Amino acid sequence: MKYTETELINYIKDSGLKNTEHRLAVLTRISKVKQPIAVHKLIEDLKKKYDIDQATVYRNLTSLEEVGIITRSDYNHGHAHYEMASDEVVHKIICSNCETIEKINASYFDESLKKLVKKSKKFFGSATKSSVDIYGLCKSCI
Amino acid sequence: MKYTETELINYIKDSGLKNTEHRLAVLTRISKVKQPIAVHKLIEDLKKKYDIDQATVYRNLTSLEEVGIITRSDYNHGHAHYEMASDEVVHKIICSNCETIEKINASYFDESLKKLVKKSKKFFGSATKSSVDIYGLCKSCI
DNA sequence: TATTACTTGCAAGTCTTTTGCATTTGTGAT
DNA sequence: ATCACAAATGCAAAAGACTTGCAAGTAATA
Repeated sequence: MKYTETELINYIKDSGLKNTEHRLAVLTRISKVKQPIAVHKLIEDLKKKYDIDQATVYRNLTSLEEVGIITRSDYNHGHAHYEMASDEVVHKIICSNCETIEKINASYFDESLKKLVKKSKKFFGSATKSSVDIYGLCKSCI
Repeated sequence: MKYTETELINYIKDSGLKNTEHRLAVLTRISKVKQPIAVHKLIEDLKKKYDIDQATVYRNLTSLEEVGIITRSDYNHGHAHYEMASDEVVHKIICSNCETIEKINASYFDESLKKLVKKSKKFFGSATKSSVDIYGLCKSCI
């Protein structure tokens, strides 16, 4: 998935948030990585290019998540990761050691997951995010 | 699932770890809750009954997880939860706000998930943990 | 261009988890 | 039983992740 700058700006504006340089920078960075990016990496990257404070990054992550543009995930590593939000169910395999995260193709999986999401909506008013995560040690970390 | 004290002690001894009062206390507490317990809650509970340091709790959580007796999960709340390890795939619905975690019955789901786990073993030497998590706002938090 | 609410930087603070070191305690061998 | 040694613990300090208060700056709308 590729996003144009205009698209990203529209996401921000349509959400009711203000389109600031830093907010756009945060979103742009997230939109460019294929896998969820760790917050410390995001801050590190952004600081190379912008004079941006970590508090600003955190506040923007929170606001962008609140309006549903990005999604937060934890992978049992003690810090958050972010990626562009998506309606699709996300299937991932995660190395418990080096934190490599791979999205995998498992479309045959979707039907039963849809049932599960449907079922869960009885508990919730709505389900906002569904994930299927499989943890292990990748070949380099064995 | 209920565990006898002897069972828990054997889990510890068979793993090669020493069976200490505090280690057993940590494991016992975890074995008694149906849902994953947050670390801060665990520490709070244990301190009521034992003269135990938080460092000891954290170290025991790490060692018990390393040998595969318990499992850690993060639920995007900034702190870890632990539960007894299990070979079964765990299906959970999690309230993004109040952190209520419910395990749900979704046995019809297992076949396709088994395929997915199998598939993921091509990436890993082995898959250690599989989870299906659905996030939303529970009725009390809407 | 003026207003107003939203954003930001800075510095300090909070919360979660880890670590170094001296002491204590299980466990297997004597 | 007791000895010896590695493993476990308490304590205090530190590291890492994230949040907050406040004063100053800036985007959006009229």
